[in-house]
Amino acid sequence: MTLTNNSKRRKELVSIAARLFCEQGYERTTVRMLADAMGIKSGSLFHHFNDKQEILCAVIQDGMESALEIADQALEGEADPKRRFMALAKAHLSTLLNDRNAHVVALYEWRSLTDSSLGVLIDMRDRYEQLWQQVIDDCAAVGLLHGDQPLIRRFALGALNWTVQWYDAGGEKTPDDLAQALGELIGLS
Amino acid sequence: MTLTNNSKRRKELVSIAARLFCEQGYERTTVRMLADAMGIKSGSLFHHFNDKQEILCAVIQDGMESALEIADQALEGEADPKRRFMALAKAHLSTLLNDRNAHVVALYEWRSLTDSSLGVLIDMRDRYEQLWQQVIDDCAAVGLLHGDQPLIRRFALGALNWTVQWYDAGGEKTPDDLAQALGELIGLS
DNA sequence: CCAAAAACCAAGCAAGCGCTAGATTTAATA
DNA sequence: TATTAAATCTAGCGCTTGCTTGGTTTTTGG
Repeated sequence: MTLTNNSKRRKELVSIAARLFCEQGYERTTVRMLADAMGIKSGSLFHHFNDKQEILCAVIQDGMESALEIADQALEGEADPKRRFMALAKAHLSTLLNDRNAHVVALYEWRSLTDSSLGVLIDMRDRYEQLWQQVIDDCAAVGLLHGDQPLIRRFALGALNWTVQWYDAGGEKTPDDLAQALGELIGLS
Repeated sequence: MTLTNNSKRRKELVSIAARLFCEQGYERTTVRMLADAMGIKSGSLFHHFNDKQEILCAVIQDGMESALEIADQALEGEADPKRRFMALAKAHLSTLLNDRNAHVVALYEWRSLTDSSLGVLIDMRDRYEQLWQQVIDDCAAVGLLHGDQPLIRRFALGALNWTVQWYDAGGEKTPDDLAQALGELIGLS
């Protein structure tokens, strides 16, 4: 048993756990359900993770890492404030809806984390929000947005995160369409 | 033991349950914790409710009922589309943040409901969303809002519901301030 | 003031929970 | 092929869970 193992097998297991946690919630998902879905016995799970809560932490961490990566990537080489906002919004919806399981878990199950796990994740969340804040501040600086800027960030992220509640991946709208619509709604089209 | 009892005592118990469910989540809250907080023994709980899940259902139902009441009340006698939108937004934030426990539970714990409980609650949610849709459609009809109208409803409700994640009741901003800010953000100030 | 109903308690059951320990199999390395 | 390490299984422990049962206290209404 190793600590914070990053093997490929572990990544697979985390992805399966994300699906179950997303579908039924962390607390309702038992280690036996997880093990079944992974094709192993429940005891074997604890070779890869020290305890159940560490699986939850891994799910959320994986989701946040990819969100940060994609956001950084989207902003790279983009200078115009309006285009930066749209790029960030598109990136956000893209991860949120493609890597949906992990993000639903991150949004809904963080209360089940212990304080020690929370520390790392809060840092990542803060970095991510700061990315957004910077982009919104830049828009405000050139007169594209008006009003309390942290509040705008919260409204925007709220609107975007809520999409996991209703978005139908089989529908006609793409994540980019949604980002476009949000831009238009707040006068940034 | 009665079915769907509506006694005053039951209302108290539901309100206490709302607090615990909000603080720690439904699944992590045991019937013993509930009973302790209510000042009774765990067995006595099942005199008022048939099972634990019925408590959750009651919490959410109470929250939705008061939300619907307050929304109806806010729209009464208001004709101007823009003013109707603002009234609805203010009403929404007012219930959401005053009756916070129940609404956090409604937003975060509905997955723990059984199908039979879900039916009633989904009806109420649909009625509530239709209220919003009508107001937004009216705004669009007079040219105050542009774009996909159901999408606007979802963005708006997402932004508003997300406030439970960060709003500080002891802060300087009132729910009405927030509604005002949202109105300005989408060009409805 | 007394009977009926409502609210509650004491005790505990059966099932399921997270997790552990030790043995065994599979895979990697030299 | 021999040695080691990683991954899995078997079996189950100790505890908590939601809930039940049968009896007691409290409240209510005529």
